[in-house]
Amino acid sequence: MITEKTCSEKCYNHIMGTVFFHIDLDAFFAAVEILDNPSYKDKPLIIGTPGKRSVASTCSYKAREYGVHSAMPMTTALKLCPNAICIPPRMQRYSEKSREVMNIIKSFAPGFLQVSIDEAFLDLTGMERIYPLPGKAAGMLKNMIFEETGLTVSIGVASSRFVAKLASDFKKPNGLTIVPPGRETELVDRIGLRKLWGIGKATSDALIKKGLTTPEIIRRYSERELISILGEASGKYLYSVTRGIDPGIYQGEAKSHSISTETTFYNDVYGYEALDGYLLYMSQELMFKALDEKTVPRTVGIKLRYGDFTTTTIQETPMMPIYSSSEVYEIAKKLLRKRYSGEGIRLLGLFLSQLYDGEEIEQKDLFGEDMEKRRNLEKTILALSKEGNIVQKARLLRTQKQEQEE
DNA sequence: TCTGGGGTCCTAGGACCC
DNA sequence: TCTGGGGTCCTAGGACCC
Repeated sequence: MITEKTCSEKCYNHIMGTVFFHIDLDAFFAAVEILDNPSYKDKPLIIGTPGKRSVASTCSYKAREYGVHSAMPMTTALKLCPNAICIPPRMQRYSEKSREVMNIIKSFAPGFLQVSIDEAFLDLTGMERIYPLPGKAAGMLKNMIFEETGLTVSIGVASSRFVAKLASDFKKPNGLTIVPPGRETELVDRIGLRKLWGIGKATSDALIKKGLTTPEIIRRYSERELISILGEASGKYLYSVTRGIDPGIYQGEAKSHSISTETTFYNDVYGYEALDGYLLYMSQELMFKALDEKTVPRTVGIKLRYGDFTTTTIQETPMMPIYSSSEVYEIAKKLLRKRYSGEGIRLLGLFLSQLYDGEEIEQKDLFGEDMEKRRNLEKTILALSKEGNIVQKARLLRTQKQEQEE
């Protein structure tokens, strides 16, 4: 067994190798809601906007007893658990609380890497002087977080980030799982193929069809054989992962390659005019974000999802980088005309990709004063809107009003 | 059960260049 | 013009994760 109780901390006592923690907040959004409203304690909570096309983003452990889980359609969730309390997400509050927790984790050891709003890694390699027993250190960290924020976390301790992440999920909530070096495959085998990070339903189904049903079976194949069956990337990935070898997915620094926004409409939307209105709004929203991140996009794309859920995307990369929301809007409109079939649209999305560092691209490219001026204007609009001034085009206001009236 | 929103990475084909 | 091989960029779709 791999948990704290059966595997004594002695296992990890005289370790010379690497030591990683993965810290995962338990049912984070729901936990924050319970913290802010103690009467929710032990009640089934679903975090998500109620609506016929919406989906649960998290739920409390009580709700999970009814079979509710994240990404479940709200209508299904409420059928399973009719007396659940639905709470629209309050992302600002969650970010606030997340920051508190992350600061505690950060102060615990230097090798800190946040991977999402509710997860982080800590590298404790070479810290045996300060934390001679990794398991005990993890326990201390759990207590600190609970005492200072009222939130519980589950922690996985292992010799690699990947295995630490698997371990933190092994026992939840409020769990602590230690994987001594050399016993990684034990954990992998207990978790099973489907629940390994990176193996979703499609991959799992495909593997099962080929008779590759368990990590143990996959381990019988050589890397070369797996590559010939599954392709370069998947083959290598599965070869490593089933042996408890970190495939190296958290190595690179998180750099933004794209930004996007999308909306699922309450009812399907028809026609260029209505869709253009949304594209205008989205163009501004995204370009503001890009400028805010001091980044310049080269590619603009749209995503259309029809009433029957068929989805298509179309994108364009002009010769020159894009400096204004009006350019984004013009391209988006053009793409819409190229692709839109005229059927009802369930979801409309806009994305910007090939995001370049603003200064970097300025040196590489010659562009007219015109561009420079427009970009500065956009920046000004962004600055003003941040101060709470509403500087928006008349068209946009009309679209928003229509949306409210729905 | 009728499927959110914001991201990442991979694949496969085509264009283009040397 | 009956045509090789490799590299890079772009596009569209799909899988996956939180």
